[in-house]
Amino acid sequence: MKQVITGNGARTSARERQASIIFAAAELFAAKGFNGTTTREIAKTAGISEALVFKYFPTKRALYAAILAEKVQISQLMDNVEAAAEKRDDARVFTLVARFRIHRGADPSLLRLLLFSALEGHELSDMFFRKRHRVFYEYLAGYIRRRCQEGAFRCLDPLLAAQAFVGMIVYHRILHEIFKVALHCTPEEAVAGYVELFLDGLRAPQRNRRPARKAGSVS
Amino acid sequence: MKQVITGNGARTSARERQASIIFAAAELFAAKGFNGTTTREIAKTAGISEALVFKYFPTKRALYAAILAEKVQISQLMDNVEAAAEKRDDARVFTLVARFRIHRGADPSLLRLLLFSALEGHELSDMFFRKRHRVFYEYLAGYIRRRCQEGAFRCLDPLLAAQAFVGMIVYHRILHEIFKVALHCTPEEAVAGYVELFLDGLRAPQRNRRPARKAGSVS
DNA sequence: TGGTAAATTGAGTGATTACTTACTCACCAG
DNA sequence: CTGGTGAGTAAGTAATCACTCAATTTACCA
Repeated sequence: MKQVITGNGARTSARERQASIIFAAAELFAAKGFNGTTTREIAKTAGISEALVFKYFPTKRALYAAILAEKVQISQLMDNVEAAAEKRDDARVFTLVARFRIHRGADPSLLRLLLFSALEGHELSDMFFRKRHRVFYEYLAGYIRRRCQEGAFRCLDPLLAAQAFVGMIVYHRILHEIFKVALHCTPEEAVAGYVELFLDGLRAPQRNRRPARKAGSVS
Repeated sequence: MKQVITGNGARTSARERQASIIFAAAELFAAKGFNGTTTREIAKTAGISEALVFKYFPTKRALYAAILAEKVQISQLMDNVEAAAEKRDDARVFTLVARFRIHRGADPSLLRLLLFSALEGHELSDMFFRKRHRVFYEYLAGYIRRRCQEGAFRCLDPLLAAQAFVGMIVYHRILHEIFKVALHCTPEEAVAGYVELFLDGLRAPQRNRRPARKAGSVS
């Protein structure tokens, strides 16, 4: 006989309790790091006793590992990107990727958790990074390589180019979320600016060629 | 009570000892963060007793602050950049900046220290970041703005563009130094690739450029 | 040679850490 | 009612933390 999830508020099922501990701990670890967070705080935030934390997770480190493992889940936005990639709509591909990383990957604690775990040298950090992040620029590198072969893109190292694009976007988030730098434009403007810069470069078109576009002509 | 500047140290002069403590502590703080480093470790690394650490620095936090304050010193490479900027040698300006941030700013502990202090929310983190880092892209933004007014650069938000360039470079270092991603090309190649990408963009130059590119609205 | 001041330390301090033990209580089948 | 089970906790544990202090060593000078 399986245990049914309790509807009444009398007591909490093991699964729910585990989830509430993970939720509370993730918030604290993201804010203050592994070493900066105490198990007492976690218990207090989750509204339970410290001993109960250790009932569900044998060590503090195991709890940390459980959080990282849970956060690894990769999203499904790739479908949209796929469609744009099929149509060779370069601007749309990069806009989607950038926009996702700037707002949609909106969980602000995720970036902090990722950086903390990498800095603190947690053994799950590698896996966390590989699944959650590397996917983006390896996919991008594949797309760029294809477009290079089609002659649409300049012959540049595709991995380097992908890294550069993701770098612009991630650094934007780091400035904002870690270093608390005030944004001087909306996220949409930022994304548009990065994509334009990445595709067309900073240098103005040659003088003997008539200027093709002017800023602000978007309806 | 009165502290006189000592010219005659008994064993090791106060100044030297202070410096050696800072050196040892900086290494440890960069490796494991503020909360992850114990004062006993610091003393052991510096080859002295723990009590002596507290003779020179009233608290562990004060020691940390002293390290950050010391690392703020900005370098002098700006002269080279100035010269290139005078000649409007765009490629050289960005190459110098990038190259500096990739090899020359070679102190690997600096990036870790900066990230740790920002994540852990140390009060000196802001100053540390502003003096040591922001300088670069604010200077770059000024250069880009000038070149925009001269018609050499496309009309893009200069601060955004500078941020994008520094982002590519810094992200490169973060990948390498924090996430331990293996480099697949030499630093020189990386710098050259980034600069080319930044100035000319990814899209291949077209025979007869069509002005039809207009990013469709993305949901 | 002995006085002095600074450098240096062994041996602590109370507080806090991650983690454990022994226990209570709610619930349910028989 | 009774006894088993699992949720939950108060009150610990030993270890470690940042930090202190009385005492000792050393360099220098009168």
